[in-house]
Amino acid sequence: MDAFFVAVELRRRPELRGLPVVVGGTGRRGVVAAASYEARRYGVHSAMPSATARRLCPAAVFLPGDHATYSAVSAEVHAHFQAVTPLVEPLALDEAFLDVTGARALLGDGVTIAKRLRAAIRDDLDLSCSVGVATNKFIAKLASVDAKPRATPAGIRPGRGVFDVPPGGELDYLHALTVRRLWGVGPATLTRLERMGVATVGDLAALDPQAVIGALGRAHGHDLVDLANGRDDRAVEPEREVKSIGHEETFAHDLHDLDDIRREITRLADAVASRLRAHGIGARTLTLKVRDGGFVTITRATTLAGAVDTGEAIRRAVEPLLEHVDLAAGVRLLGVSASKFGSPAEQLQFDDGSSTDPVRWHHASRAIDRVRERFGAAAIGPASSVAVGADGRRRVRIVRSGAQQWGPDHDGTPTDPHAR
DNA sequence: TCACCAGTGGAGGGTTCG
DNA sequence: ATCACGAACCCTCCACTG
Repeated sequence: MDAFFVAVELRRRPELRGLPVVVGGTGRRGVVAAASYEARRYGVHSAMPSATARRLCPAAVFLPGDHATYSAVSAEVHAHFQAVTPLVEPLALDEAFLDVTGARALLGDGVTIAKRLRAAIRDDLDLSCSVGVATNKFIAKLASVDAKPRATPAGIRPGRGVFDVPPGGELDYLHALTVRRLWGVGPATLTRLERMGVATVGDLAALDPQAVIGALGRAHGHDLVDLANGRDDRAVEPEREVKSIGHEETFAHDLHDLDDIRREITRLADAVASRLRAHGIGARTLTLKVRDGGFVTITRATTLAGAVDTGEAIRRAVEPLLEHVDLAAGVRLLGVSASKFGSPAEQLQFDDGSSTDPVRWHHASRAIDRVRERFGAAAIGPASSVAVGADGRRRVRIVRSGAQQWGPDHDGTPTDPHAR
């Protein structure tokens, strides 16, 4: 999709069409999630700090972002994909790979399918998308970028909509591209490749594979050499299993008080546990992530004998890890994530002898899930996550998936305040 | 008893992507 | 001057095992 989040906003705010519009975090510590092409003319792009975007384009309209709506629209977009083929691999809310190998007999060649899909999404959803057509996933992805509109200070050039790399034309297309465009070449890898005299994909393809592997490591080096030569035999995988589930949050102001830090960990653990239960799984490995006031990030992990799926069990596993962390510089960000999944039932067989009974927590968690199902995520939360507000009233903050996606609010007001 | 080796899994950091 | 969030994957180091 082209500038997906912005495009969704423009459907309900048509008066903003043609203006520079930025969707993302609006606070001091926020980042840009999407920018309209008008805003991109000023150099604004996604992942850029919102403060920088404001400086580059003061006239831009900044919108906070609405993950729930984007999800809903994304489902409508994906329904159009499904109408073409069941072989759809979602890559993001607004992106997917479609394997149309089998669909071509019925619907026409790749380019024909692409044009029809674009027209259907435009007519039905009032959204614009770009399609890359190629013989493998990686080249199709590159081509889809080249199909998009492009914004320069001089103006906005419309995209081609569909960019086709025909069979046999892969290397002609690839080798002329900057190496930075390869899947897996970020800032760090680019620096290393530049030191080897590599500027284009063609330069990389001409190198001795062993030299690349020596410089970048076995797996990464091998992958890049393959890509540079147009080789990519990865299948389109409609169902990919989740390997980790986590939540992290940057605070509007750094935390210094240990009670505050513990309270936030409790909230995050509760949110992670909720999602584990929704998946019907438990996790053995729990990881605590801390970014301090100096932007230094560390992780500390622990692996349990059995898989757990309650907020209390996760909190108990993660909180002691804090002792290995120097909190003197203040805490800018906290994260809790779960991995090494297994059946959560195992935890019922273990009682560590402490006063908190795992069986009871299990039942309590089920009850929490049911309450949230009926009354929403904010309806219930751990008492230990209750903070007393400046007005003396107690406030419960619940972490909702996507609620804080692009940074804290400007004044640090809870995203989902729930005063009682 | 020691040195060495190979395999495994955990921990922690780093990189990349959207 | 400022840098989110969620996830995947890789590398290296290390402890343990035999």
